[in-house]
Amino acid sequence: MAATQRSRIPRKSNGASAGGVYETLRRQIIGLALTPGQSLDERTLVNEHGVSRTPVREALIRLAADGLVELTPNRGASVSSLDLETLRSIFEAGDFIEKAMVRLACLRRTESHLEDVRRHQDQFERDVGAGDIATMIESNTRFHMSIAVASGNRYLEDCYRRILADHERIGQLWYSHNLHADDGSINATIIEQHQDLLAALEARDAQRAEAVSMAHAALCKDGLRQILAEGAHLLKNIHVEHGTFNLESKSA
Amino acid sequence: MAATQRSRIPRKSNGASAGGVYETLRRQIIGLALTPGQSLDERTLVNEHGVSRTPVREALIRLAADGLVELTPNRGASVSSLDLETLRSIFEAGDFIEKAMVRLACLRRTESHLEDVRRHQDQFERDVGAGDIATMIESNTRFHMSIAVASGNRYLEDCYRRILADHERIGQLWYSHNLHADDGSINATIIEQHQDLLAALEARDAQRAEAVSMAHAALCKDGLRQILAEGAHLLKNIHVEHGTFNLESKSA
DNA sequence: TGTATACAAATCGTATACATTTACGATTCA
DNA sequence: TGAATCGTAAATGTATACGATTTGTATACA
Repeated sequence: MAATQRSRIPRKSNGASAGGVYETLRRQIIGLALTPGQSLDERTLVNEHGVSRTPVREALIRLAADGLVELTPNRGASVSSLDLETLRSIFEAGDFIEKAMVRLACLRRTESHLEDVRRHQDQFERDVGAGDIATMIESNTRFHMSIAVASGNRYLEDCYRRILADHERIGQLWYSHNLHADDGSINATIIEQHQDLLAALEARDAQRAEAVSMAHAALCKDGLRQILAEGAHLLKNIHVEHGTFNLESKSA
Repeated sequence: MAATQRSRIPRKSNGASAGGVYETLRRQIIGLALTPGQSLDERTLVNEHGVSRTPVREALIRLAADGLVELTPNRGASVSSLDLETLRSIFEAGDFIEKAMVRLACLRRTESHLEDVRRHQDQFERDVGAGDIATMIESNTRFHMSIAVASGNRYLEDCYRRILADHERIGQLWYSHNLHADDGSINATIIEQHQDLLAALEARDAQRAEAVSMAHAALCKDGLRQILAEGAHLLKNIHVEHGTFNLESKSA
């Protein structure tokens, strides 16, 4: 039924189509519902989202700018692959940018900023308690973004947003495998580190904030290293040439 | 003549329209041919570039992602304004990213990278000799981008590209005013700093590379401060609320 | 005379039709 | 039988038509 409604035009409010497709695709890519490397042809997306090609193309262009999609001229789009080179770049750049960011946040944070950070941390702790992975990852991102905002540098904020997008993909991957195996101590550590970071921000202690951030990043790197050590069976959606993956880390 | 060729369809090779509009607009924005804040309505762009709205919109979306254009829903596009907040953010973030970049470049640069950097430096010196401002600024950007490539981190490379875009706008502004007043000593200093940076890369001396980069950035900040001190008569295309513009700098 | 409302023009967002390029398979010739 | 070439189909890039939103102006009313 409802097979050939070709003539019917489903009117939607202006701007909802493009934004909707963008948000949906972004969430699917970040949540690994769309696997890295997977091709995204416009025809399929048009059918799935029930909109025309124009907003689909707009969404793809924006996602390409975010680094989440790769566009090849005359040959369509595909979800950007998480190759080792990219992972190394992301973690490496992330370290530098995060250090800069928390230092600035210590200098510039207002009480209002701190309230936001606290609120997001509370939400994160609740979501960890609830146990839904996707929600946890989202609220973790929001916590870190609230610190980025406190840094008072829109440019670093944009850079960091992109880093977090890839961190979400990695986190999703890690949790989806280790949920059963882990006793929750990792989550406890993460919450503790977040609290430390918040305390450093409150005290305007830049040095401590940096140190906590780097420990936090190290934990994330360890998670990734663990995934890589497990081998290919859960990396089917990440293109890895096993070999030289060298993430320096301060923990473990 | 050739006034009403409405029926003629000027076939262009695929993908040339969108890319062409993007490149042209990008160059015009960076070169300050389009002044910050200026509105960009699609109708005008369509007429000027002789293409349809689709590639124009695509170009605008990409430029918005680059931070060169601001899109307001249902209210069109405009060249992003160079307000003080943005300038501060750019210089601040630029310092952090440039430090990270040159340090990595010292670690990873190959002979091939060094050749590229040398070649761009030679070109830059020739262009300074020739005296065409737009060309000078372009080759200066290429010099710095070749170092970004040598850092071996595509992510930092992307961040840095965006910073350089705004540096080009500032440089354009500075040169267009100070060409007559300056005796060329600034250019000599810039060339010298470039050579120092290259030498540091060759020696893999990260500390020195960092120091030179910061001196280089300080020079740029001084240039901007000089513009700001001059007052509004040459800042007609930059939206500045005179007041708190605090760029810390090591030189001068 | 000032303000509010309604209408009109302009502009943006979306859908669709057309042009061009690429990919794949069938046919042909060696 | 294999390889090369051409034709057809599918997918991308571009142009245009249509619908929705915003803005400016004119008019009515207090």
